[in-house]
Amino acid sequence: MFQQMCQACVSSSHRQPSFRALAAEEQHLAQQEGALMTIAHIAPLAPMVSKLARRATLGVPEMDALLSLPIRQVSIVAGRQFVQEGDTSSSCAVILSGFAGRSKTVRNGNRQIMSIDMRGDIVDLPNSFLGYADHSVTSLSRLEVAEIPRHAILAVAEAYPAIARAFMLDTLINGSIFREWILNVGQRDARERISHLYCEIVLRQREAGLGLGPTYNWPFSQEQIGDATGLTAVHVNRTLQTMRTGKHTLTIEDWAKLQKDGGSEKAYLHQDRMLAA
Amino acid sequence: MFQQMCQACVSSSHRQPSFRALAAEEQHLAQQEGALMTIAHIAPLAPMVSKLARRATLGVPEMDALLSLPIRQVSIVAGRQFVQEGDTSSSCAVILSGFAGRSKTVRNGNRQIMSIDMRGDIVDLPNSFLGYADHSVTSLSRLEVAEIPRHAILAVAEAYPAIARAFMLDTLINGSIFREWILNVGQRDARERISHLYCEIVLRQREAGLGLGPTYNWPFSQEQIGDATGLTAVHVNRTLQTMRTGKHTLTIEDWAKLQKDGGSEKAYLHQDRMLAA
DNA sequence: CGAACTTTTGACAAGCATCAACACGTGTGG
DNA sequence: CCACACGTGTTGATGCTTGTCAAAAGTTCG
Repeated sequence: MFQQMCQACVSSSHRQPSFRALAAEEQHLAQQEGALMTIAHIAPLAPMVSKLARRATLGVPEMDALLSLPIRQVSIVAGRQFVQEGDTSSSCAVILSGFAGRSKTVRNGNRQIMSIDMRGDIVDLPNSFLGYADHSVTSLSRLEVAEIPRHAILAVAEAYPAIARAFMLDTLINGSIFREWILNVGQRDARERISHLYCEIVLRQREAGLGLGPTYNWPFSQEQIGDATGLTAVHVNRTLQTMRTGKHTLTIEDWAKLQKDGGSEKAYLHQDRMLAA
Repeated sequence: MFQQMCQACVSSSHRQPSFRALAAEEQHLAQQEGALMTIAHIAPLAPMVSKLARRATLGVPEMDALLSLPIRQVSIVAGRQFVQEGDTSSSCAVILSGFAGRSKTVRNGNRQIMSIDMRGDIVDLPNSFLGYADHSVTSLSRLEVAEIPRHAILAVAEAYPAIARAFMLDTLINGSIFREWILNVGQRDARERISHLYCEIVLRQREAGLGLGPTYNWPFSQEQIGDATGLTAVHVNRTLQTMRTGKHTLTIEDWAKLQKDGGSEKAYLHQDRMLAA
């Protein structure tokens, strides 16, 4: 199974699922998974709520408050920068489907992607609380988001301490992921960086209930992978080729190694943790 | 003044203030600054409180609750890893003086420093809330910390919503700094990385009330700078030399550039922001 | 069918790592 | 008090990893 996944990661673009295929797959998934997914079609924020409920214990009133937040649902084409660095944001985007990335740009025009967010992720939580966007947000694929007015997010956190705690833990876990990315671009070579990125995206999709068995979405271009790993698209291409030929099978070793990193599988994702108060 | 600071940054080790000199300087500072610093000698947590009060509005009861947290004051020699990746921490360290760094180690033994903390910083807030240390913490210089029992930190956050909000904002701002570090190691060259690190440390010392006019502490070895910037100590050395000779005066340009980054000076540090609720 | 994007390939240059050695200052124990 | 180990900064030689520039081939979609 690991082999399969790594295969998928490094396979040539020709075998990548197109966006259309992905949409069909999600449809299929929705029919299979039952309850939660069915609710998701009625209550778009259900994936966000279930994610927050994994962070801290939420009662029925808290879940109701979150599910009944006012939203405006919007579609965004791939490659659109829909939050600009420097904005004083008045709304907070929650991802319903697709992938978004936080990014910053340096003098010479180079871009660094600092995180990748997917279904259920609250992409603008920092911006909403700090009142100032210190980074941009870009759609990495076709994207469906629910926009929540900033004041409503702040109000629900103020009214329900349990929700505030869930936000806090979510923010802390995001911080942990950022630290891991610093390690990734700071100390690992190209092959390791790409493998690591791939493992993270797979594990987080699994946590979010995305993907179908050993099949996961991987709609990222080599340029996007480069932006996320601090490499050029050309070098990503060449690295993926050596990974495909199997000359260096480090990917799979990496996976096993990363699984037991810190005694638990990918401890930095904190997927198995709740507030042990 | 900028020139002076950059001078200090790149100056050879022989002209660096020794730890003893630093201690004397801090003493001197304490005598000059009056009120807050005087309190700090009685109430060790005062710098932490004043930092949190810059994040969110705290009333007198909140400040009292924070100042009367139970602490155990300990000294740590430089280079000691006093929190281990994987620990289930039972206490939370607050820095009273000196510098600490969060770090992780990769397979080949290389280390990445992911943040540098100084007086007033709550270095174990993530560990305390998540109950699991996803990273190690190392003393980068001689260090004085106040250890607070984990349950006490959690209790005070639970009892006072304003304190919880201050913790939340502090965590969000730390997240912003992590993102900037991803950009730093991912997209900038050696000279820019070091300059950026230097500017950040100076600005944060200024915010923390450390440093004396245009003079700031810089007790970091070239190896530590390398660990924080994703470079080797040898390359840091060579880069500092070219900066010293003035062949490339990019440092000062950087400073000016970074000052107006995002319309405000070093926006990612969020030094001028409070919860605009 | 053509425009725009993505992947692929090649030649070449540059930045940075590696390894090894030496200089210098500091602290420490015999 | 000196000898010595140790940490830190410095220098040199060398090579690999990655970036840059340019162009061609394949893919998607209007």
